[in-house]
Amino acid sequence: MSTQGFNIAAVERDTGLSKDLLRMWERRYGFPAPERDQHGERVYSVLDLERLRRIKRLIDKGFRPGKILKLASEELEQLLQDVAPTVQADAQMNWEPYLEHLRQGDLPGLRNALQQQLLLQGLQSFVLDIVAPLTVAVGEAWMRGSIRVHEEHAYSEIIKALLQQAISLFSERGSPTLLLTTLPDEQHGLGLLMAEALFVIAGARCVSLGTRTPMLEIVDAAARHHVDCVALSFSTSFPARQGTQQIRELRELLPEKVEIWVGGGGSSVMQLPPGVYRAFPTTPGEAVMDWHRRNGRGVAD
Amino acid sequence: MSTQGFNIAAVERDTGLSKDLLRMWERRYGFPAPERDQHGERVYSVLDLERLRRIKRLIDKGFRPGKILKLASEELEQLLQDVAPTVQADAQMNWEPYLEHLRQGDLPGLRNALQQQLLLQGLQSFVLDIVAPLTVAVGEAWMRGSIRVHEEHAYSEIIKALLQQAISLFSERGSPTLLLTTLPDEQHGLGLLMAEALFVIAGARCVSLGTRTPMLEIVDAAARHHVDCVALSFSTSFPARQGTQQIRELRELLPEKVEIWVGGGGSSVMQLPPGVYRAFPTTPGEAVMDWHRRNGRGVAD
DNA sequence: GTTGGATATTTGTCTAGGACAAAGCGTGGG
DNA sequence: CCCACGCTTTGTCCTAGACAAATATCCAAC
Repeated sequence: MSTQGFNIAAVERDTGLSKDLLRMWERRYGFPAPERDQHGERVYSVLDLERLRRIKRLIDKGFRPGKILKLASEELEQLLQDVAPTVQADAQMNWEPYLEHLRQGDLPGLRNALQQQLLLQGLQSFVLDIVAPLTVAVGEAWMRGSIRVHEEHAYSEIIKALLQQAISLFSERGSPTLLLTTLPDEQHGLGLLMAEALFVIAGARCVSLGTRTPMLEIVDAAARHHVDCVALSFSTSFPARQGTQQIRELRELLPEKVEIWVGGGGSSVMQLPPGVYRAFPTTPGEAVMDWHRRNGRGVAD
Repeated sequence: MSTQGFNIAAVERDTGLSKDLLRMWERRYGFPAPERDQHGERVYSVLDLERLRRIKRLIDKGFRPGKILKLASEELEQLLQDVAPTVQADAQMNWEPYLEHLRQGDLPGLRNALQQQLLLQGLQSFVLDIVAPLTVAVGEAWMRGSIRVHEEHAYSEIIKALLQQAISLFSERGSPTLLLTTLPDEQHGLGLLMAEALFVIAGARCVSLGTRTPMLEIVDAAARHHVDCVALSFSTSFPARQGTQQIRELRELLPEKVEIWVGGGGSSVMQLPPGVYRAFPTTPGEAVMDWHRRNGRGVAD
């Protein structure tokens, strides 16, 4: 018992940083510098782990390892506080009441509050004006340390249930036909569900494969379901260059007439080849209309 | 374009076999023996990938690497055919009609058929007698090569939507209070949802965190929500010894009065320390009743 | 013939340090 | 002010060795 220790595999799991990278950072920057057990194997502390998570978050935001790996804890903390409050600033909404439900462990309360908002303002506005910014706010609260991982998990589950329920009430017809999924390295499904909600509202027909579909399977599924577009969701922590590369590969593999639509926080920094469009979360309705324009048909198929 | 190649990271992603292990197998058994690019880096073929997936499946079933890594393709195929039909045999149900919907890409049809069954026989029987065996059948069909990965994904999404919808109709009260999640290495959420359905039927109060919750977060969440039990789901591909080990760790970290309930195909081969119970999918109702008995209260809290 | 326990083999994961290409950054010239 | 070039940073791959835990095999005793 006493002080918990983690081996390198556990740290890879919990932080998303590969074993190779952890060892390399240790070699180059001297952090993390874990203890060793009797066999000379690395044993990381809880503190190492927490620090690594913060560092990961900052790197996702664009900082470079060379600069932040050497920082003292307080400087790191300061940086996190400085970087976080992008949502709080521009939005006139105050998300604190929702976050407070989470912190109290009052999940039914949170669920009710959200369900109420859904009914008050309708699905589209609910997704765009509540869920999307609130999800960002939750992420930033986590970054500042005011929300725990399990609370983020609980939040995610509640939103998923709400959205899925709403989506299931829509017709399974419409056009264009979209295949929704994420690439194998992207395991966040919330953005996908938001996209699906916005697209069914806009009259599209959605076939969702959930997260992490291998590239060749996406291609086969696109053919099997005769889809017009493949829609991919990227979270902010998705490495931009890898995304750019994989989108290019997919573009090569898919028939030319099948469009690729990308969206989510991670998609905004990517370079898109021809035949690939940025379609959500901001402009799902327009994306559908544009498609109809490009394909010379009315909204009714 | 031409022939697709995969680097070692892609193979790790798609097969779940670590880079270390892939290199070790190559060293020891001579398979996989990928080409090398101009920098001497491994380039795996589609065939390598498919073969590795089959091998993985057989190892999950209990075969040992030394035996099957040297087999010729036909022998491997034969083994897969022999091992697969466990469900088809004992069940009097014929799952082919459902699988056929999947193969045809007729997802609305599958959804309707399942929804009908749900209404015909009720949620409990639907989960136990349809969803659970059908999920196994889908997995085995995939193993035999008669179902593709993306079809399995689509199946999973449909079931999730159905179950989530059904679950949301139940009260958020009851006893005992359960925390549902999976360990960080288990990413299959279907079993979890089945468990949640069975437990809400049995009158329990469920707090679900979705998949892949870090150990320390489970502990904190258990305290925050004042849960009586932590329920963990394991798929058949979960490595048994790792599961046994991690359950033991969690048992140490949780207060003694908080029980651990485990379930899912992967849990049946695990050794359970005291304070850990096997609770689903077969006996969720009993598990709840046993708890009430152990804790000396009636069903009404 | 079967059961228990000691020994041998198999298997996965860790270690170290080296190499290199791609991305990012900065500097100088047009 | 912007672009092209070169330097630096950074991540991922490589080989090869070690070792412990899991599993299989074998032999003796009942």
